[in-house]
Amino acid sequence: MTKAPVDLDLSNFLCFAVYSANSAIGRAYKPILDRLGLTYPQYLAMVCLWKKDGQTVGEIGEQLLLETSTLTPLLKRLEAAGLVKRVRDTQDERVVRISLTEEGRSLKTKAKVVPNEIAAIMAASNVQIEELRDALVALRDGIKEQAAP
Amino acid sequence: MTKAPVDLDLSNFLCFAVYSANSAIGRAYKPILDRLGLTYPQYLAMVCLWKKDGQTVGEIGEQLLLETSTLTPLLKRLEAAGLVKRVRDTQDERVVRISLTEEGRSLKTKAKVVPNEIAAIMAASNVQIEELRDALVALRDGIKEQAAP
DNA sequence: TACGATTATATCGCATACAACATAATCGAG
DNA sequence: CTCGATTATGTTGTATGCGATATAATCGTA
Repeated sequence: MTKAPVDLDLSNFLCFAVYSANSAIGRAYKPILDRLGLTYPQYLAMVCLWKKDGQTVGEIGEQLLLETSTLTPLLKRLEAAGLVKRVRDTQDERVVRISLTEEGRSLKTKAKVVPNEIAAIMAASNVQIEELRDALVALRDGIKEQAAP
Repeated sequence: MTKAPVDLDLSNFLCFAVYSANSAIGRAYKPILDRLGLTYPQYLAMVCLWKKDGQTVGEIGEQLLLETSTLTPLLKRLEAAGLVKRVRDTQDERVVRISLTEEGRSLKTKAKVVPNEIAAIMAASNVQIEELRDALVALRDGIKEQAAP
């Protein structure tokens, strides 16, 4: 009953559309984030921390949907760059809390322009951004639900 | 005139929606592609070759939007797995042509079910797949155009 | 035809990403 | 209170991804 795809062709694949759009976005961010000395995932982590300082590794991972095996090295690089501090929680020694340094906090000011610059690049495509975003989130969460059980 | 975002919040970011949807799709593909012994980018490369055998490294990279620095090691791993052969073109020694082995060709049969399995997972999200795909392609190509000049 | 420019691929270094495993701290049932 | 289970983070190995650079082959022009 379900119509099988006529052919194995990349241009028909939603997955490839997402994959390649993600790459394109990453490339668009690069020159902008280079000025902040951040990679794209590092920027996402900083956005988390600017929103709420002192979060645990696990809390950040939950929001970014990243494993600790990805996050720990990333956060260590942010620490090496002097933007954050990683401190064991005194109440629960298993937990590591990430707090912004003065330099990390002040970077927020410089980063304020980033969304506007990106928005300008996106705008050129004449795509309804909010609609697209909501569809992607629905897709993502729909997939995640299947993986959960 | 342009409305600045009220707040730096990941849930407002189209980029994060694309980024996380891509991750979710990758995770959905994993158990399916594991049965073929392929990673997701390797699968994309094989799709290219099933479509048209004997393509050059550059041609494959153009379709997948990947640099040779990514593709060469990937193709070497496919060769190590016995799925493809990498042969210098005799006409132009700079060019390397990728041709399917018998094993690589026969894998196409097993791979035929992959799009249907993925489609079933996607379908649960109630998202209009074609619409979403076209919007993403428009976004991607809109971004790429800016980077070109 | 000689030789600088271009082209196609490869290599290296760095930064994700994740699965599998390791470790240390905390929790909880008896 | 004790010890197995759980939790939070870290480590290791493998596979992308890309920029910068290298190398070899081909092209183009004087």
